[in-house]
Amino acid sequence: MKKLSIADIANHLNVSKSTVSFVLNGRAEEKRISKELVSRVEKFVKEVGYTPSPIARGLRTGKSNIIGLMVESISDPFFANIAKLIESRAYKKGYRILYCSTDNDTEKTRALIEVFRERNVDGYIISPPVGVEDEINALTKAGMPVVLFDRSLPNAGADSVEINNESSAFNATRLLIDQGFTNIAFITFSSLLTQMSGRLSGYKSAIEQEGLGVNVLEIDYNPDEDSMIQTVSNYLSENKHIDAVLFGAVQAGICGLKALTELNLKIPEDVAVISFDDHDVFKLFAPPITAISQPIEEIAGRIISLLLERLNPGQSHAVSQKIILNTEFKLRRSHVNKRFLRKAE
Amino acid sequence: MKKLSIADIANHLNVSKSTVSFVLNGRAEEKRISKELVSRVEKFVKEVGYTPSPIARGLRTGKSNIIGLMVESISDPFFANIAKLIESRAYKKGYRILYCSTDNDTEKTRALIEVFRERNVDGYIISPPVGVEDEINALTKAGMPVVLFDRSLPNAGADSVEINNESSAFNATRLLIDQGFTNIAFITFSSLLTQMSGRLSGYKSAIEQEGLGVNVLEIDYNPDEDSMIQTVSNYLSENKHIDAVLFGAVQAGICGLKALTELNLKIPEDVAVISFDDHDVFKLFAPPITAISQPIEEIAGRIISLLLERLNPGQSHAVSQKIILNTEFKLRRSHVNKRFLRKAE
DNA sequence: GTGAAAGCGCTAACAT
DNA sequence: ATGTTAGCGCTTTCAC
Repeated sequence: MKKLSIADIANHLNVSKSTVSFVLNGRAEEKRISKELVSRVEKFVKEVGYTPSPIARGLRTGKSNIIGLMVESISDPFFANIAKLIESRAYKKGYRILYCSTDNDTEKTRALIEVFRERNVDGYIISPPVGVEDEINALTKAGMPVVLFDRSLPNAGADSVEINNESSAFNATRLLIDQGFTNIAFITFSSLLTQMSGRLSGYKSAIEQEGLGVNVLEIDYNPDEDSMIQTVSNYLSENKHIDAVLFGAVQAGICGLKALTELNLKIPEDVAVISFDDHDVFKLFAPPITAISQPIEEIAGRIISLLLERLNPGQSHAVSQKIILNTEFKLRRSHVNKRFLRKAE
Repeated sequence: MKKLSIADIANHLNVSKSTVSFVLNGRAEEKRISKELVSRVEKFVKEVGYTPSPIARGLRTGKSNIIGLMVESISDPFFANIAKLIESRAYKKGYRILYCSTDNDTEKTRALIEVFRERNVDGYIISPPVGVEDEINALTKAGMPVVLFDRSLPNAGADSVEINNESSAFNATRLLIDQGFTNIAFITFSSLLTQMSGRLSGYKSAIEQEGLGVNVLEIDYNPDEDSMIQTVSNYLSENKHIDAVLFGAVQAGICGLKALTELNLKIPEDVAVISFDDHDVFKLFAPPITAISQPIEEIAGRIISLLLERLNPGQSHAVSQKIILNTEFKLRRSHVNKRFLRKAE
């Protein structure tokens, strides 16, 4: 059973390919094709279940109905959830997703953008690594819709969706300060990305405003989790004065909890804890961990809205939009000073 | 800066398109094109950074270098991890991933297979919902490489990679029986899929072999997690004789832990727990939860190997291969009977 | 109102 | 050994 082509349809109906094409693309009226012919074509097409080849169409039009989604790592629960939401919204609009993980590797990302470009993807959703602003700018300059998220590239002129990293970290640090902690550490992955530097500087300004000491541990990301746990564990052992920790990312927080468990340190009695991002682990840990929760649904919603806006050549703004969303504290038990513990129950 | 086409290359070099094409496709020798010409072409191609359009090539050859990956839900950590591993292996072989979540929806999956077919994906990796065996068989009959995983379709003639669900559940149940528990429940998502029925029957045979009572709760999957937690919570409240639970899936296990926490039931003193799949939550819970861990890396590795085998038309076996992998117990504290608790420390 | 034909960029059978 | 050419299936300009 060979797949039908538009020529088969045209032959069968004794009309030309172009007529069929016009009908299929909703240009029948514009071309003043008779109602009668239109319905005859539509009926037959439905009857034999013909659908135009997106590949041939893509070759001709340069459009693909595919959106390229590049995340740091699809196995990260944050990105996996975003991906799921984006996919289902995009699917409803007739777009498919071609996706890949960048591993925050600049070269890999460049190659990936090229791959997507060759495939004529219609739009890009990217959580970019550092150093790809030139490629991004080339894309937007060529009129391609691009939405950045989770972090931004200072010199890239693309739409972006981020959270208020700096004030979130500032407020979280304040929360710990207000609980009376004075030796507060910030533990995170080393990274030049804007979301990380924002979190770091939010932490720092809260600390410095209070005249306290800055304690920062930057972990190099390592696929071998045990080695990262060891790093945190060592740091904590060597800095016994630390009485509270703000973790800058969910993976850092999880490593931290594993390190604290290993060291037999009690939360919050020995060390108070707040972590960026929310996760089942934080909800179920004993005690439950106070978290800075990102509005995942809204992030995904904004991303896809921005992209669709650019995809539909209506009133597309030349200027790029930067959207900053607010986080939400999930206040639980892990940040409460033991002096207040009784009261808090 | 217009993108170059093969014609531009040919003109520049004063040769024909086919010559360039042959060189590019490694058929120079076969076509006895002079070494000199070959290197002249290669040099120029590299110089101007020309890469053939995969779309045009796809239209002509019917190949796309794209693998379609359909998982139940990309936001599920199990599938997200598998996806990550598959993607990186596929990427190295020059394949891109087009992916989507089926939500276990039969109709959606059928439509998705059609979408993939239209796009000429070269191979399919699917964790199938029930009821798509006809579509799968049509694919394999047409010579398309298809690898099923996580569950299989009894009447589908495709390669598959699964774990030994039945014996894993059997052994886990035995483990609880050997600890002296006598009212063991099996809590899982309702599903007609083979992996779930396998787990259920493994549980049942262990229970019945011992003459104990069968206690099964099948939760209807619901995106609203709270309602699922409530279901588990109600069940546990109404069946206070239950002293141990085997959870049939990671999400069920997490819901279960939340319900147990809510009910203030101690693990393992009030209720012992074992869950399918491993997860950070299980490692970090107090006490750590005994889990039946799937060999994620090996699963992904086998999937991609099977697919590549079929993709490279070497000695492709007509007969389909069913691979069954073993799980591994992560023995922790949650399944230990309190009578043995002292000893176990 | 409808159709013929060019062409998107590539591959491969067929000539030479 | 290398070139010519006919498509792959579709869209779209232009002619009737």
